[in-house]
Amino acid sequence: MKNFNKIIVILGPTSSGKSDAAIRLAKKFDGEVISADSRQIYRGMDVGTGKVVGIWNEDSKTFISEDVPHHLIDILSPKTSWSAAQFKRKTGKIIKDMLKRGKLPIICGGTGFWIKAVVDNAIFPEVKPDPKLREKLSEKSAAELFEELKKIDPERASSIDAKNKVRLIRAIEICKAIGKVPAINTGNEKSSYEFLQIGITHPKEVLDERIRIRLKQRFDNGMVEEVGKLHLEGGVSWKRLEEIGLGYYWITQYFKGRISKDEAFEKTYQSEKDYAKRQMTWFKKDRRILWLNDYADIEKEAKEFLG
RNA sequence: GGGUCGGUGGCAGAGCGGUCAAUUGCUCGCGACUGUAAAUCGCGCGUCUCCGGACUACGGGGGUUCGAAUCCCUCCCGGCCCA
Repeated sequence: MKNFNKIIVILGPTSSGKSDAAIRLAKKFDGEVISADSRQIYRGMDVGTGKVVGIWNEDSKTFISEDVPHHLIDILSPKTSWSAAQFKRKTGKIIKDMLKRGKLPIICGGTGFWIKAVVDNAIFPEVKPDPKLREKLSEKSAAELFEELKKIDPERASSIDAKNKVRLIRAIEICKAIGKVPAINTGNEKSSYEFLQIGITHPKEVLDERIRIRLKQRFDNGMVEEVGKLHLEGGVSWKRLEEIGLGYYWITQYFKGRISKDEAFEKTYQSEKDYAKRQMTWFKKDRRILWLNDYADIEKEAKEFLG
């Protein structure tokens, strides 16, 4: 129980090798993994998300890979939407429970926004998504939404990206519920945990190659068939699959007959490279992240951190 | 060999006498992000810059013109057609 408040985070762009490192650390330090991946949380999205191989354990209600429990994998139907706020809340509970059981929590994933929400104890406005309102608002143009927001909350309007409908809609949604968008929390409610954030990445050319090789394997392992199955057997709409993004988007285009399978592969490859770039743009801002790509170094740092 | 169409920035592909350093798409580079984040959105992309411009550019060379990526001649290279 000596490490009652320490948490290790393994993050990095897609195909960097996070999962393996997390599992090795978990084995070494008696830990369990908490997945911070916005797509691996869904059941049936396995090959397409590059999920580690494992099985669901009904007793513990967790996904087990190489004997290591992985939380927040396979807990939702792909039809369900989930959010950073829910992730943060749920992760908080899991961490508490894990520490009580004397396990080391290892958060592993590439969804930077979610990780930050936990590490920085982000406080999100208590306003639940309102699908009806969102649908109505999404019919308007970004310019119209911006004008509307400017009227009800000039302060938020001054800092928001005026062309980003997703942001504008959420801002208006919050305003409709509680008047105005609260200022973002500035860290005065620091998390009571101590985090070691380790980032794994590779030079661009190396990472691109890793992405390509891995994607090739995934295509060979039934990635395309998985999407078809999700739609036909799982009843997941094409629209939803497109929203999931990357390969799910492009393979859906293939099923719709708009592109060939080869094109779907190339487009997915390109999208994953772009995605990796976006992830790095996010991670680079956080100077606390310790960038290591050799497992031996990671283990060494972890050991030091845990005392 | 004859005819014909074409050679434009990393690629594709517009432009067809001035307003062209050159539309557009892609690649590439940079970035934003507080309950959709694998989503969503923005900026840049000839060189140099005291940010006003300066310089080099549309296959090579030579012309016409006040002015050419755009017209003419010629050479080189490619596609297609006829031999």
